[in-house]
Amino acid sequence: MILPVHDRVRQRLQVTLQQTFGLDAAAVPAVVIETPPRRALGDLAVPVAFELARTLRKAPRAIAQELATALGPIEGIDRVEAAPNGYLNFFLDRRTFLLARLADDTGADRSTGGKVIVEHTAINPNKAAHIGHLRNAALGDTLVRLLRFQGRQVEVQNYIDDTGVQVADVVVGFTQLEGKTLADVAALADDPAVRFDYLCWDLYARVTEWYEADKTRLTIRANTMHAIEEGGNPTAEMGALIADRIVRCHLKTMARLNVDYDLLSWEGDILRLQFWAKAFEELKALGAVFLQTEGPLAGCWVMKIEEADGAAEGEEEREKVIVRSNGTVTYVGKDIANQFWKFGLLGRDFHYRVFDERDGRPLWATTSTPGQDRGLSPAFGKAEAVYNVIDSRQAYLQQLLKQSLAAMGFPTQAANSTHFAYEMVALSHATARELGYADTEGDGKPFVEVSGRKGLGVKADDLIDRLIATAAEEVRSRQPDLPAEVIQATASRIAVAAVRYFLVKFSRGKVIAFDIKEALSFEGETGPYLQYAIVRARKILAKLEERDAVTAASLSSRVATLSAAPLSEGEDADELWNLVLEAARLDELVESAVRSLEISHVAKFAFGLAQAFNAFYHRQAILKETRDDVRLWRAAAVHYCASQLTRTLHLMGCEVPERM
RNA sequence: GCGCCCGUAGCUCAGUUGGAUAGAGCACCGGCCUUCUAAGCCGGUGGUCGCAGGUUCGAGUCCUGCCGGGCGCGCCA
Repeated sequence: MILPVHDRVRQRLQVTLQQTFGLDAAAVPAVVIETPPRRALGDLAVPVAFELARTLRKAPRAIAQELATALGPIEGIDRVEAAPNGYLNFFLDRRTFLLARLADDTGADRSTGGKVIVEHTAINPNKAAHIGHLRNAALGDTLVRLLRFQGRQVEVQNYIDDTGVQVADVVVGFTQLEGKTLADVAALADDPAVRFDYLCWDLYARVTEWYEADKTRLTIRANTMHAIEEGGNPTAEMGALIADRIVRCHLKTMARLNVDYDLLSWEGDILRLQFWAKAFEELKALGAVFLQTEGPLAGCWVMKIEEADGAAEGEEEREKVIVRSNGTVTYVGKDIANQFWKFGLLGRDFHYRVFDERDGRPLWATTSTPGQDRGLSPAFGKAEAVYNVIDSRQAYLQQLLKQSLAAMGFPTQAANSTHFAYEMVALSHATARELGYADTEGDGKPFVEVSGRKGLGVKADDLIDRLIATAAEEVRSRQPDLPAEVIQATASRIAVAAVRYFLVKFSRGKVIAFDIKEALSFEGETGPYLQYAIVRARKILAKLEERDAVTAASLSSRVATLSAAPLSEGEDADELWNLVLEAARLDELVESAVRSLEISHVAKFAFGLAQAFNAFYHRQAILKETRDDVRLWRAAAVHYCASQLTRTLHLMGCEVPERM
């Protein structure tokens, strides 16, 4: 919670500490405000007495007691208690607090700071998206929403590696294995009866086997890749066609999950516009990369890699090849150039074109051909901070990006260059078995790694389809009177919440051993559980409006004229109050999630709040409550709680159905 | 070999920049639908927080060393 009352408590404590204990302003420790483990202990907890115990040579408990009596009244604080163990606990003025929160419900404009770029998704455009890609997109998209919630201006980029080996492999598949021409592939890609990304998924796996059967075939891959990089030939055209159509498939899949982008940046454009050449000049001039003249890397342009923590002497410094001895640039070079561009440090820009439209808004993409944007494209790049959402296997290379920024004399940008790292999604043995992959348990590994190359994995659309089908059955059994299209729309929202919540509820450092049975569950700690709590809350408020003409908007003025006893006296009041205070913690949790890049904090907060609401729901009736003050204070709390929970679900890209 | 990550209940995981009695979901057992939707609620079983030291008023959390597991470390991307 980041509220004015916190500042007042901090300020008063600073002053009181100086006056009561004769401390210098410098000797007063920063006042930390925590949330007590149980509401009965207090609403805010300050452990400052522990820190002072040593300097003051007094027991924490004595210090806390002295402070409690010396503090005097604070606006918004009802009373202060010194806990026996030394905590100083504050109890808020409940009535004032809730009324203020209800008034603040509109969501004020609070834009701060410069532009932030978040790059996420970045799936190789040669096959269907799988469950591992969804973790990336769910984390990235939620980060975007959290930053925007905090008032930051965010630009969302999706990097498309259209010139890499992966697209080349599918081109090889179509030409060598299938004997298809460019026109054949175009016909397939644009045939609405064909799931082109699924077709490529299988073809890609077959090509991998085909190479393995005869390693000399790898020459074909290399030649294909070179042809694609060079451009202006049928092979490159086929590669471009495949990448374009697969990206469109990916965008559709992501749109199902409410994931959206501002700009697609194509690797091919980085090459064609010679971004690397520009970055290379500067890196050379500064000596950050140099031509190695001896050893196995002779003839390569390399960058020295800093060993963490100052390498001990005698230890060899590692060198990373940036430009090969044949003059071609490695992908590291392209990434460096792109990172420089994101910060506006490259001195060059892309051209832009409209790639697609959704809801009438253009989705922009980079291009190397000028004059396509009709002067309408916004200013991309030039960010103050950059988040690259990529799994932790890429940590090494992301470290290189930071390092090259620092080496170029941009320490601020290096510091603002963040690798949002997370662990991969694997498959549980049970799920691998269900997918028809036999004897995965033989190797003794705790899970089965997803492999696009082998075609081993759960495709994103298959998962979403199954979730929707399962959800539709559930909805139909509970709400048989709903029209079919409403059931479908409801099931779709439930499915999205189920999958998105599932992907963000784990902390990012944890490998998810994806289990289909677990992911298909709608009970317990799941997205649908959260939605259900809100649906129930809204139903109460709707009936209250229908029966008593009490609207959500009028609640706060109604309640302001009533006794606040239902909010402050008795066990029911404590539970009600706990709900309000818990709901008010959203800002604090968003702050924590962004600071630590732990999206799971927001997920856990939502779940805890929904749990608190459900318990309250069962214990304290509203519609049949006859006392006006009790009924309306409860309704006000429910309204606030539901709106905070709804907001939290939106931050995770989930919507709430009318009924479920 | 070096680097990063993980190890908490039968299983899957939380544990808020060190703080109050280590929590939740699933599974299992027992209750609760004439009462705002049972996708729910209430109660119960279940823990040497991998091991050993250290720092601290206080350690699941920080430090060191082990043990076990995962992932990186290419003139592939």
